[in-house]
Amino acid sequence: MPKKCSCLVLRRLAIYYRYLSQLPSESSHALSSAEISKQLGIKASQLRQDLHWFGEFGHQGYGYDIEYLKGQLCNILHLNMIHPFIIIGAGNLGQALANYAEFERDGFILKALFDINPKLIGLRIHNVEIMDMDCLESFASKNQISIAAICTPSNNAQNVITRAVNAGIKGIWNFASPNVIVPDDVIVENVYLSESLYTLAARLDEGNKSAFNELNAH
Amino acid sequence: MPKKCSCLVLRRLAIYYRYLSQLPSESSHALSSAEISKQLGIKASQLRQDLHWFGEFGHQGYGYDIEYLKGQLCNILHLNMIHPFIIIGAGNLGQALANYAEFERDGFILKALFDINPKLIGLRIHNVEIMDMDCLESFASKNQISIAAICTPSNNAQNVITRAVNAGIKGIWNFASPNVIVPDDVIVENVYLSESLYTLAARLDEGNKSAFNELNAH
DNA sequence: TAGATTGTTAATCGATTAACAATC
DNA sequence: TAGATTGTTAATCGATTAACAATC
Repeated sequence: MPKKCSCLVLRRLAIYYRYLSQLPSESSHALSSAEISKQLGIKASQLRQDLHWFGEFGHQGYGYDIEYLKGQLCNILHLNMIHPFIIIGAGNLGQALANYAEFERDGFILKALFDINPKLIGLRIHNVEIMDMDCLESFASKNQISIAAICTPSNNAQNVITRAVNAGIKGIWNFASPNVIVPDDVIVENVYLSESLYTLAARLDEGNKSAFNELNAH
Repeated sequence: MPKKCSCLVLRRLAIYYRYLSQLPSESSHALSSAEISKQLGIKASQLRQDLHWFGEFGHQGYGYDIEYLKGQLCNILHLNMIHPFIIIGAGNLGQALANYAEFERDGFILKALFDINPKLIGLRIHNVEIMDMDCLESFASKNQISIAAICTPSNNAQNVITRAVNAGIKGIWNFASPNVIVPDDVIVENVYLSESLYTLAARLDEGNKSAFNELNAH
């Protein structure tokens, strides 16, 4: 067994956390691994194995106290603190992400967007300013930014990521391009948005009548 | 070896496809598995193994013809056809997705958004109309919609997905909630957007000075 | 031909699942 | 106590990597 758990485990812990957070408050105080895992479509032993990486959070014969487990997962996922973040690239995707306010609830506070396009600089999205890329380094270090979401075209990604890292950013939420190069102490989390949609299309039944039009006919 | 390749393989095929699509046209005609995989940060044997699920696309001693491989991946991923799709739930996330025009290039054409909020119905996002949820079934079957992106609150997800499936939709791009129940011939592709961000935060170094503020202090 | 690189099998590695003793 | 359910080990399963014969 390696020292560090895999990203797969962390992602499931995040799924457990979200599930527990969304339970109606009038529900019971405790749940068994069998009950939780059934709701999430996984195996109970996997849930217990995942938690086992970080300690013991349940009681034999009883299950898991919901509030306690939620608090522990919150700690494990570092959601008990503010994460100021910025978005680099204020095109469609960057603006879309800025408008998706959901993250604020969990302490991810958007401080600024950055772009090189003079037509965008100065505009406000979701009440956050789009700033000139030239200001990236000074802004990031002054405001102790920990995370940058990368929403530039893929051929710019490595360049802006290097700049962000030099300005002290330790977490890259990367929507732009796979396989960027960063120092060992910087974490890159890739989001494969179009690839996810491609995968869905690929898995659709070939006989599916709704997708028979040739692209050329468009 | 199972009959069907895993979703992990399909996702990597999508990554290869995007990589090849983005190559400048003045680059060479052929690439070896070693060259491609180095750019993408994977092992060459994995690239060859992934392709091996679907056939033989290279030539010994020569490598892969870029245009040919791109075309074959396009077929495998079903990107050689139009996929009309809708977005269910026109809140922040649904609107954000509608504004993210990138998919159109690959044949994913947004035909409508749906919501129950009377204030949203009739508005146009990215020049596509937000329609009343009551029209979902008739619109979806009349327009041969194959894919629905689910952007409702998670407690509505199962309900709208059941309705979408009854209207003939075969692919669910699910941003709302894990573990929804669908018939065997319907494909669900989950996108874990907040979970991805949680995972990034969890992996950030504990000593990271940029994230030391208590959430309570906010 | 000699060098390069594939297709493909076999070996390794890691993740998931099953099982059950411990114990509430 | 008896029943329930955890924590944890061991077994299984699947995915990744290495190796190399085939061959361009």
